[in-house]
Amino acid sequence: MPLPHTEAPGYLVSNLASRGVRMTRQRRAILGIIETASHHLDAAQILRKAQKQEPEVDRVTIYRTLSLLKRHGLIDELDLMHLQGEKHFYERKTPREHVHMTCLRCGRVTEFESRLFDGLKKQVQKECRFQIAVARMEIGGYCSSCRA
Amino acid sequence: MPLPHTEAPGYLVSNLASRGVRMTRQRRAILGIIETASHHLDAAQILRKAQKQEPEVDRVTIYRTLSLLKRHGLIDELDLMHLQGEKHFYERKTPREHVHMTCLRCGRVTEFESRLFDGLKKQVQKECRFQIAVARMEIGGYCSSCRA
DNA sequence: AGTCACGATGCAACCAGTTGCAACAATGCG
DNA sequence: CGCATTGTTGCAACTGGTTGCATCGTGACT
Repeated sequence: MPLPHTEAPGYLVSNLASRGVRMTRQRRAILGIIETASHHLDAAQILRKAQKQEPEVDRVTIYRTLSLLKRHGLIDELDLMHLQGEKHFYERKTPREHVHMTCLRCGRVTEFESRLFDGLKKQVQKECRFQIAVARMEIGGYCSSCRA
Repeated sequence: MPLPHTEAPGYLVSNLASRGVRMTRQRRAILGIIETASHHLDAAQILRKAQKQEPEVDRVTIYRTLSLLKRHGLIDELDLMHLQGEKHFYERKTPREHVHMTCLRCGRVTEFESRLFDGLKKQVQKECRFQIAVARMEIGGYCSSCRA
């Protein structure tokens, strides 16, 4: 499922720069890759792509950059129900958070926006007096084409 | 937050045995620990407790038993927003699934049941024609005592 | 009780992600 | 423009979790 290209190219770079974050060759490469990604990427894929531009990049730098983006709320980290080992997937934060459904048979990932999801978050904020920073809802099961 | 002791002792053992799963010394020890746990445990804690009963148990056996329980839908695996590294926590499956909120400051974990959560799952099943096996909603943020 | 098939175990080696630390380089200032 | 500050990088070593494989032991059948 391709992600929509809602932001101008360079958005992550300029957003971070405007917050006083230093721009290095490595970061520029990594941010560009995440920005122009057409689907969910894992850390190893980002590393491989980044090394095509900057062969010296270390995987540690990938993880540190991803963690920087998480801290600034610019990407979301997904487990996708640990379908493939323990690795994580990353996507640019979209204006509306959505549910991720992973098919346990074919591995396809579907996204779903719902007013109930938004409502549930509001309810937690209000009834539990809990200030939400990140909310993640992930579902594992069987998609319509894989059901018996 | 203590978990309620809703099931008779030996429930996991007899449940699995009735499905034709072999019972070994190691499994009996691990299942007993999970059953009588008064809070969310991680794999390392389960290993340490199990080795008090059966000193020869290997961590691999812990992970394989946890994965067995997941496959049979008898426990839920939680990330708790990766608050502490990459480790996971485990809890017996309760009749009603609930949301887990983790405070990013004090680390406290709160559980919350909501009709909106149940409704959201129903909506996914119906509108996305997606048959749910596991649903996990985790929230990271700041609890009422930790908010500015 | 004795035998046997096959599932479960432990070990070693591996994958994903994190941390401590010394060397390095992006920015701000003169 | 050159320099100092301080954040960033790469390396090595580590933690948490998984996999392949030879050995072991459960539970079924006699």
